[in-house]
Amino acid sequence: MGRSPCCEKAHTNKGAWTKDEDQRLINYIRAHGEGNWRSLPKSAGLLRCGKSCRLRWINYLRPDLKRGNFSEEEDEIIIKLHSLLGNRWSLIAGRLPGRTDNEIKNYWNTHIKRKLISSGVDPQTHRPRSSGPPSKDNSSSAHDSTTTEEESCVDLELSIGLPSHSHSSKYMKSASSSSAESKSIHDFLWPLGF
DNA sequence: AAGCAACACAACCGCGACCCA
DNA sequence: CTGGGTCGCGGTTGTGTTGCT
Repeated sequence: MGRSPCCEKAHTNKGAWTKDEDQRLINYIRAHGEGNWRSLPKSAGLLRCGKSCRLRWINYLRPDLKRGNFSEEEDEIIIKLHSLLGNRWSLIAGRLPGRTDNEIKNYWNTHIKRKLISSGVDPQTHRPRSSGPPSKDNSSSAHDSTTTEEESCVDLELSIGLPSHSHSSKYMKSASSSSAESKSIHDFLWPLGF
């Protein structure tokens, strides 16, 4: 449909940010606050697309970011939240102060996913992986009589009306921006300490 | 020491939702 | 009500780093 590009690509830098660009962005946001990303680059004297500025600020420059390795506790929280929320990284990030959705997404894809797979757990369903090819009917997956934590999470998820994460991730966008659902998730997670 | 592969993470892209004239 | 502009999100890619042979 010819959606107009978010910025004039011919006049924008791409790739890694320089220290000077970082500093300009920090200075500008300190002075004027976040928001209006579209016009920010011009106002701040940056040859960057607004989206790029927003991403850089949120994922790297924000003063409240907690850099460094994820703790074991954070690992567990991410796994639990992922089992409940699926790939809604922004919601998961909202439960981990100082962490960003991008950071969590990367961490999930590079560390946790592998960790779960190596321990025999399907990272998408959080259920034990069967040795054969993945079947569509995962009710038949190898379950013993013990109730796993993942299982109880899924039960809880169903009980609070969250959509199954086997659905397309696209639905999540509306869900993540739905304040009503966010609230219900919040209400659900809060007592659990999230 | 050099070459290669695997890993880690920053950044980009495209899409859908939201907002407002 | 509608359409354009903007924002935010998740998926994906690109590149630097580290480890291994």
